[in-house]
Amino acid sequence: MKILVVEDEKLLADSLKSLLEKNGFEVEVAYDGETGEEYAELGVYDLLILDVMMPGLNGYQVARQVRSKHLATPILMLTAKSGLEDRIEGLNSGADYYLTKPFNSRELLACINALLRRQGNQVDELVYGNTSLDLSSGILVCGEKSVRLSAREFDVMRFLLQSKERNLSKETILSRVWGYDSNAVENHVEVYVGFLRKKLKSIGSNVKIESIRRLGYHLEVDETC
Amino acid sequence: MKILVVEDEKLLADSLKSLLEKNGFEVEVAYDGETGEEYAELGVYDLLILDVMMPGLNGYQVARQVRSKHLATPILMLTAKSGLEDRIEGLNSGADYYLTKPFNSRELLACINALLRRQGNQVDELVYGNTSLDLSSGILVCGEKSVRLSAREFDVMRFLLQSKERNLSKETILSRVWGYDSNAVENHVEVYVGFLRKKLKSIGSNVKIESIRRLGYHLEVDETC
DNA sequence: GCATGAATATGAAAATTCTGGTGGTAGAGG
DNA sequence: CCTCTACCACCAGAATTTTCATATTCATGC
Repeated sequence: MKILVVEDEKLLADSLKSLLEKNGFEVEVAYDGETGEEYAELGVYDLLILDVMMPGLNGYQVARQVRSKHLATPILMLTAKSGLEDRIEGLNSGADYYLTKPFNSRELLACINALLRRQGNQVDELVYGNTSLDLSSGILVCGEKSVRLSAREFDVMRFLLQSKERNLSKETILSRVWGYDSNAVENHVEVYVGFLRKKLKSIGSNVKIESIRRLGYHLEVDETC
Repeated sequence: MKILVVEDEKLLADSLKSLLEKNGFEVEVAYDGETGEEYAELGVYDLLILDVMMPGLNGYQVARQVRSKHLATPILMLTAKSGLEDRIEGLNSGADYYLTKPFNSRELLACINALLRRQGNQVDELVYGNTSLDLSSGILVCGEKSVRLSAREFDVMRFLLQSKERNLSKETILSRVWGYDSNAVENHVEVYVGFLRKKLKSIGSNVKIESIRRLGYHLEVDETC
């Protein structure tokens, strides 16, 4: 899941970036509206987060430009609790959601999940290498063989599959799978990676969970297999 | 948690009521703005859900009235994807959140949870009879004695304590504790009620979990104890 | 009152998840 | 090259949760 943050206040932008990355999103930041628009129009993002108040092109104008290019990317608008005019303009700009500053991270994450879900990014199986994960039954399939995953194993595997080769830190996996307010520890991830490796091997999958010291885990197809 | 739904379309109103009740809220419905305002001003609700489009007093007007009485009850406004004027009016009416129809139940429940949480309905212990549940540690205390609850036991106990003597069906408990999209079965509730009864007895609590055949469970103080 | 069936309670095993510990390994710094 | 340390893999046991089977209770009609 790729998110573009367009925000000129560097401090906020960077803390958003780190919060979102901690929650397993891939994040890019543009520090002004013009750059933001340019990036956004690449059409590679799953969500845009736009600050309204920016020098030059403001959030509404960016949103309008993006919509005029017929991009349906969901837009989350960050507004200050401000005057009416600002907000009137927003109503027609094509934003999907408004979050009034200050907001806390729970609210933001809830919004993002709602928007991404509403977007209907619905698939029923994730495929990688010679292996696929059936999202309705939680069964991992490779050729003739298959194995059922437990709930937790499923969540971890799904998250890895959604991120393909992109590296995920243990902290990221913890916050997305166990929840950002749980008190699970990194060893949980290590243990479940162990479970998954065993199950992947048991069905002869060529998918490997690689670990990169200090950086986390990611998937890889093992060609020698 | 008491919710007031103000909605003139009877069909929608009733389906909201049933959805919310299934999720453990106590729900009252007013079928027009005037009645809605009257109810709302009782100040007994934890959340108001107002439809914008209603004959007579519309949602915005109700919201404004309620706010003018200095009631801080969070307001969730249901809007149709409609014209600008409607929404401009809403901006100042004091609503906390807008949900555009059609919405699905996940969205609605997510909103509600966010609003209730934001409201900071934070307490750190729930007390009933001679017994209290420490919400930070999950320890159930009665006099000198205490016992730690597991995560699941804690969730069930908290939900029961929040509802006091009000009866909760097994389905309700399932949807609130296990999640409305889990596939847990009613026996889970029975098993956990069993666990909790044992723990309550072990600390000499006078709190009883009564079961009412076909209707569910609720708490009661056992005076003979 | 008694038989019946549905609902609830309970016990015990199975499955899953969590916990803490041990040992191995890669990489940094000497 | 060696040591040291942080990090990772793995194991075994504990705790929790789920599952299933069986027992008990209760309302109801007969």
